[in-house]
Amino acid sequence: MTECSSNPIIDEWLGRLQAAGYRLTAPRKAVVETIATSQHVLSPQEMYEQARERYPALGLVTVYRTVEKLDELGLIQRVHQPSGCHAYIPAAPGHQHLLICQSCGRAEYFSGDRLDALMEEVAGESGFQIQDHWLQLFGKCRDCGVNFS
Amino acid sequence: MTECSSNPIIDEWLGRLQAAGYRLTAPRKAVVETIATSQHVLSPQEMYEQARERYPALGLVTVYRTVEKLDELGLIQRVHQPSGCHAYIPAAPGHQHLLICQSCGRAEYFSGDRLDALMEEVAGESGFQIQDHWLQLFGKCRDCGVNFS
DNA sequence: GTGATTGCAAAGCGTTTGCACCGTA
DNA sequence: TACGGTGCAAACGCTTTGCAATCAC
Repeated sequence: MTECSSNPIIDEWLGRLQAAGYRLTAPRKAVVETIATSQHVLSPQEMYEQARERYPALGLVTVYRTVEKLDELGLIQRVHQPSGCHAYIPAAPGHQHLLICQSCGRAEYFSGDRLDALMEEVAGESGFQIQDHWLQLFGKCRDCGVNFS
Repeated sequence: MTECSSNPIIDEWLGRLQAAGYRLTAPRKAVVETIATSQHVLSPQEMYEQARERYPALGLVTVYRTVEKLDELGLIQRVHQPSGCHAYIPAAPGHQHLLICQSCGRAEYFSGDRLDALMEEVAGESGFQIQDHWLQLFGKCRDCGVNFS
């Protein structure tokens, strides 16, 4: 954990935490380093296991408390899947939608601006004022989707 | 609870339970009658409170066990919302998408077949094999969305 | 030095399980 | 009558909270 991370995303997140008045501690850095660059959805338990490789004395409670702060700062977002809703990924800039591999948890964003017309149509038909929307696709990624499944 | 329900949806659900080898009991009927015709998402706790008006001796455990069976038979589906994922509604026939009021929990389905082109496009760009998708819109329904909010 | 942060242990909450009694088929 | 279903109480897993010791600033 003394290694110079020199990853711009991690540095950005640490800076955001500091700017919000939070202190930069070794356990907190271990958690941030684990999530900030993850391509896969991570549950608190998974963050805990992975971050402990960087900081073995880490407590699970610290993971929860760090997740809370990162969520509050909009740096991560919870991912809802058929299998459960306990995982997080780095938040997308702007309004994007999710593509998630149900085998390995790989998550990718894609632009969903093609939905505006549909949403207006549904709003008109239903009388709802639409405030938010979720579009998520589930499947198998290139690595998991190959033959003999 | 002795009252003749004579609601075709309720009768259909009770028949499906019976056909699957489950017995029709008064507590189970109270839960089915509560969910089968609900226009609003219901958590197990809410089902419990509402179903107790029909069968006051009902136990919360029976709600969970009935939900499990209805889910297994595809009669209900879990609803995922920003505020949590503990609620259920009657399942949609075919592939439909959801529109949910964040004030009162009213849920409506709409057809999402307009998504096929988008999904193919995203599959091609990402290399994912898409197996399932969720599209959900959140907002305020006609009754909740009115003025002075 | 001071106050935020930590890890532990305990509490909290929604859900599931064990069990003896009950009621459907 | 037989056996699935019931409610209670206890167990469970995940998450949060209370607390004294620690550490960033």
